Amino acid sequence: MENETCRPRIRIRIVFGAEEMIGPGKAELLERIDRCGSIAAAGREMGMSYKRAWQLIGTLNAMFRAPLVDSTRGGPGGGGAVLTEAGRTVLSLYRAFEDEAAEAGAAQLSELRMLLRDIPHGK
Amino acid sequence: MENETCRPRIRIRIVFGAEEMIGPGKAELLERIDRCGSIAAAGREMGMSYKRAWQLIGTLNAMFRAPLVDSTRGGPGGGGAVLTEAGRTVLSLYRAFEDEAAEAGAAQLSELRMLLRDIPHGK
DNA sequence: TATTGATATGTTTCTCAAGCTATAACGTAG
DNA sequence: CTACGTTATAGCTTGAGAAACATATCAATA
Repeated sequence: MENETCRPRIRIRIVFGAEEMIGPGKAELLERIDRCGSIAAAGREMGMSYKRAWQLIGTLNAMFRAPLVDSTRGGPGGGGAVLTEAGRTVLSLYRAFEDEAAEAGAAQLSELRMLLRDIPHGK
Repeated sequence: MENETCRPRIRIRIVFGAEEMIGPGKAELLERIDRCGSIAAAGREMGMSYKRAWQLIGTLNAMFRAPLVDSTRGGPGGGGAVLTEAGRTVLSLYRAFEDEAAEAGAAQLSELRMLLRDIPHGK
């Protein structure tokens, strides 16, 4: 029930247009779909309603030239969803962006932490 | 009435704790308070209710060791608010973080834009 | 080929929190 | 001492998201 937002973390959202954007939520969802093989299971893991997960994937698939998630109904196990190559590429690019940004701004982040009233415990 | 979220923009939110965070909204608010000399006027400029602006400033003042905004009521003009030195420092650090991050991730951002269905017009 | 089992897709309803509007308190100037 | 523009607070409303439910889909398999 608790989010793991304890240590200072950077949340980056890339906004392309009015509706087109990608942020931490969609990235994590893609990651979990890749691991679970199912939109429903990935959403459950994140404490997210299935509808919401499904909608997020819908917008992602609509905003990129090629869909990021390929879902199949029926079949062995009743159905499932997998990350396409485009999906893997987008996720990897987003994670790379996050890492580069965090590294580039480490100095400022450190200075900001100094100014906090209660310095986050640990690291 | 329209947001200027047309060209691909990066929105960075730095999360320190459960409630402690700073992002584009609070940064812009601080900036405008510095220019306007009033929480109310700054909020109006952003199309934000006074209560919301006041709450945001309240959380900011509470999360840092020293308040970022100093407000007085009554007085000439009815009152006002100014940015403290700490406020100016925090704002500057946040902006610097933004710039560093955007520069560091320019390559990934460019690749992501290529994959979009309808490439954002301009630039 | 009819059944089954697991999921995807879509709809409706409800709740709760974010945000807006309205009100009080304040203090200087005229 | 009244008026004004602001800070500070209280009450209320709207809307986004969750929960629940209903239906569609399709491979295996018996």
